[in-house]
Amino acid sequence: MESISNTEENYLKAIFKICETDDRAASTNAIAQEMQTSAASVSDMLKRLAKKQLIHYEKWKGVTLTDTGSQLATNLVRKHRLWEVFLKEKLQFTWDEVHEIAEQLEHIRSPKLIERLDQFLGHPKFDPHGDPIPDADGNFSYRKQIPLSSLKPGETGVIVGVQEHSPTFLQYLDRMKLVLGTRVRVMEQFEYDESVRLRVNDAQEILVSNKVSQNLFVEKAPPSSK
Amino acid sequence: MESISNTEENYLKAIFKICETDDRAASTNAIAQEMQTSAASVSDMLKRLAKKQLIHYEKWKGVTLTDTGSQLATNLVRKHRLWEVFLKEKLQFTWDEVHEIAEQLEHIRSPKLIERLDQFLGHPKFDPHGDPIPDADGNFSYRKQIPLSSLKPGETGVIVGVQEHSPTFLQYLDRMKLVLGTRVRVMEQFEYDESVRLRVNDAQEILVSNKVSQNLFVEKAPPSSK
DNA sequence: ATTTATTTTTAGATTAATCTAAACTTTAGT
DNA sequence: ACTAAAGTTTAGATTAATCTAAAAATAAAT
Ligand SMILES: [Mn+2]
Ligand SMILES: [Mn+2]
Ligand SMILES: [Mn+2]
Ligand SMILES: [Mn+2]
Repeated sequence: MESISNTEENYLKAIFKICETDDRAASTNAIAQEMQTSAASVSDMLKRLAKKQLIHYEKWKGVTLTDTGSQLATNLVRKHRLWEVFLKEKLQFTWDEVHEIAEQLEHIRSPKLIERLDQFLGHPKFDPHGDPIPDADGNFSYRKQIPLSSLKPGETGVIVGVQEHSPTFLQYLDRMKLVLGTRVRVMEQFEYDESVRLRVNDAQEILVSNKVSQNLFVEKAPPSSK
Repeated sequence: MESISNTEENYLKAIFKICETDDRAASTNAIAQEMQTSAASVSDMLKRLAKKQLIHYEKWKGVTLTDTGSQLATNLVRKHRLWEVFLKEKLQFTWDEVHEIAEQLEHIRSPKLIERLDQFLGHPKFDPHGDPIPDADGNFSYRKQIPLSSLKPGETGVIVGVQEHSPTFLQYLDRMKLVLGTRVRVMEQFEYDESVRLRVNDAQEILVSNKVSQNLFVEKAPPSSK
């Protein structure tokens, strides 16, 4: 049983992410972009991952994860997101700070540690960005979330996640008080630039751009009683 | 400003440990043994550490840490021991389990993380093995500890640390209820094999070998009032 | 159907970290 | 003082991971 390096783990995670969002084989270029490296380096690594039976790889065809590869990637996602919860809930980090540190913590190898951490955190189902945390068997919780941009005027939703994870976006959301759990009602939609006027938590109103409303996920809610 | 690899960090820690206990330049062989590697590998690495100005190195002479090297090593010790406290106090790991995981966690790079962790743990001064945790400035708490084997019959001490850190020794101590904070009075000392009979917490009596009493540190206590 | 552009792979080099075997220096024993 | 032993360094190879430049395959455009 060969052991797997941090770098290999990062490649698996990248492939997992690409296949998950686009739902097809990951191309060399896509992986190179995700990993911030050259296509040549990716080609090299793909050979190694294929030899270890972690990916299905045929030259010129792109790659998908094998079952073992997929399990490893899912476990990495689990670790990453649990650490993010830890950093936010126990160490008072903000949601724009946690990702970078979790990128390191996710590589700590100790199954017992991660199960204890999960228990310590109360078996959270979602991370600070609203992303689902797979359980020990690799099962994700699903949720019927839609982009805020798809709500029609008069409709209400609760913010449950973000599409984009950049610190600048998350900091913007903090400033606007558009955090997870916030209730937003679409008051008006401007055709011109597709910006929307929102009522936040049945209180103040703000205007957000289309870019913002496309990157926020909400769970549709029945109209507020008031 | 060159960055430092995990491997380099481990070498610094090894050198720190050797210089600390023996209080003289660390020899290539000593480092090789501590790092579980060959003397040749150590020689290679010493050149690199010297080039980075982390050690004072002259061929055939052995090495000592420079100020920056020493600072880095101390910070590693700080991180290692804080993580050990976390694992024991928050995640209910036993003191024989924490070291191995802390060996990984100590390499996480985030000054903010470690300060938050320190705060979360209530600024502990000692780790689960009774070893002092340096503060953010690198200052250690000292304590007048002596080996249990140096107590004379009739004298009493409180267990505050261990000399040896092997899981088997720590598990033995758990079994014997000789954990940190335990009060032990030397009842009788056998000249033949230098084993001692102890009264534990003013209650039951047990016999421990010389090897055990040499590897346990106690703080001398005034005789119990009873 | 050719040509052009894009994508992917190979070739050849580089760096960190390691190894074994051989050479060299220092220390210890007679 | 000389020789043997122990300790340390160099020489030469290897492996993971990366890079740039060049070649090859695929896709797109005329
Ligand atoms: Mn993240
Ligand atoms: Mn996240
Ligand atoms: Mn330890
Ligand atoms: Mn310790």
